[in-house]
Amino acid sequence: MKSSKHIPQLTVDCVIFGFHHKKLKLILSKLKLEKDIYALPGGFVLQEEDIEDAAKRVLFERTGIEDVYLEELGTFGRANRISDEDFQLFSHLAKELYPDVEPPINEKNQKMRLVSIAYYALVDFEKVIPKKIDLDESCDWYDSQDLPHMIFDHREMAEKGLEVLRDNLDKKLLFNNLLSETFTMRELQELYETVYDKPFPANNFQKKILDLNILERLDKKFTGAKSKAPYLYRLKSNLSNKG
Amino acid sequence: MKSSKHIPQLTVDCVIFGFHHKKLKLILSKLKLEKDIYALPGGFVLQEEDIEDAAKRVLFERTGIEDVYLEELGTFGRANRISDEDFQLFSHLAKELYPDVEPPINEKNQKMRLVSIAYYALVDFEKVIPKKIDLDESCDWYDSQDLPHMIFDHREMAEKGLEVLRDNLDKKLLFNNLLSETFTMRELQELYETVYDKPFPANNFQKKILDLNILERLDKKFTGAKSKAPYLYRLKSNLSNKG
DNA sequence: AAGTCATTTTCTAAAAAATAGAAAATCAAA
DNA sequence: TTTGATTTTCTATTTTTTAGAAAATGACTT
Repeated sequence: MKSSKHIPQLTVDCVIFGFHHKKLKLILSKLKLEKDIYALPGGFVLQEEDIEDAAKRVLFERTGIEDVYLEELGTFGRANRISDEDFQLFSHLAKELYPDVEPPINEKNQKMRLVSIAYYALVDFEKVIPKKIDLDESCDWYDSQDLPHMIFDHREMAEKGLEVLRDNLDKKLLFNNLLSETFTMRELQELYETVYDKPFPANNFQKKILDLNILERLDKKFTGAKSKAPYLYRLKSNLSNKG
Repeated sequence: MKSSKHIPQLTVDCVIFGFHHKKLKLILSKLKLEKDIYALPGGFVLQEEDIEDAAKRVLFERTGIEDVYLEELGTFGRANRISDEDFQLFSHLAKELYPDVEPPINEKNQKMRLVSIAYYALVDFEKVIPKKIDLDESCDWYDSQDLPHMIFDHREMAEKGLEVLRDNLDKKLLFNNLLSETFTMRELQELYETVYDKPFPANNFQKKILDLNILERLDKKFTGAKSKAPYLYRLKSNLSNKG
């Protein structure tokens, strides 16, 4: 008998953002299929598990880290969000690899509707090496501005993630989640320039951030560059803002 | 055999806002129970129905109007969001009134987990007379600042609705959805003062709104008051912003 | 050891936006 | 015509944002 410990028609998917080399990246799996098709990390929600905990579980499986900034993006549940073609490809793969998991098929052997709750997560790129699972040929970081062909409505989710990140990065002061523990003003400025896709003049950007009074200034960072060494900063310890 | 045309563990609930007498109100049903317990309008999602369409269906059943501003609030799916007590009360009522609908009970006759997608809607108070359904003893408008005891996590939904409305009313310019077709500057100002719970000086408020250039000025509204009659305004016709 | 150069950081000036204050306009009743 | 409450416009002030200028600095060159 097949196990049915998960909610049959409900899944979670995660848009996991990292910042590296002035690019906003997100984690995608390349699926074990003939065609090149990519997917966001996701999975079913267990019957006794909070939905956010399901997202945290997926996040931990794929990144190895916990205590991550995580926020819901919304529901992706269009009745026809899964095309017949995508369904065939994916369910074939799933049946092979997870014969014990209840497949999303109804009594008449038709494809069953799936509703997915999408989340976005912000992680320190340096701390994460994406891990593949059985379904994946590979799992890696991809430039959010140059996404490959994605299964189901995963591209819409990624775009919604970008939209919400732009809404919240400054308003909710989330930048520390995308940077390493300590960072220079320039690194922070480059994160803003990437997310908002516009230049921020260094003098006024610095003033704006310092006036917030949420950073502590640490030692200088000497790199050997023949120019003035910048200070390192860290978010004041009482202000961390995990999901 | 019981019908199972809906997704077994998925529902929608609607926070329907209206503005009347300087109060922000929302529609609640008083359930046919011994105790006074109230609920947001909601229902199951049909298997072939988009989730937002399910919310629109509920909205139409309860208000008789269509083409309403509607936006998702988020998922309410905590594993224990439905207390045993609330479940007993509600399922007893549902079984009596809807014997043909598949109840949220699993093979072992235990309560089944339900995940609800919450929406908020903005309607013209004057156009809506809340309609009760079989489960309801009554259905009416209630002051959002003075809510009665609500079932499940419906109070959290209502509060989330208020929070998101405050985020969006000005940013997305949603006010026309809560006012009648034409309105005075004072009425608009009072809506803002209610939602943001602070005074807006009339001179600067008027300037701010008129500078947006989204209203057309109509005739004056003569009420018989012995003071200067205010102009009526209407959102420019190309700018309506339903759902 | 002084000069150079790129960059960081601070300081000052200008422009724009938000807020406050004052006055004019107006409607119906006295 | 006057009065009083309210609406509407106009002007002044304050605050915030943006732009410009200059000072500080670290490694290298001369």
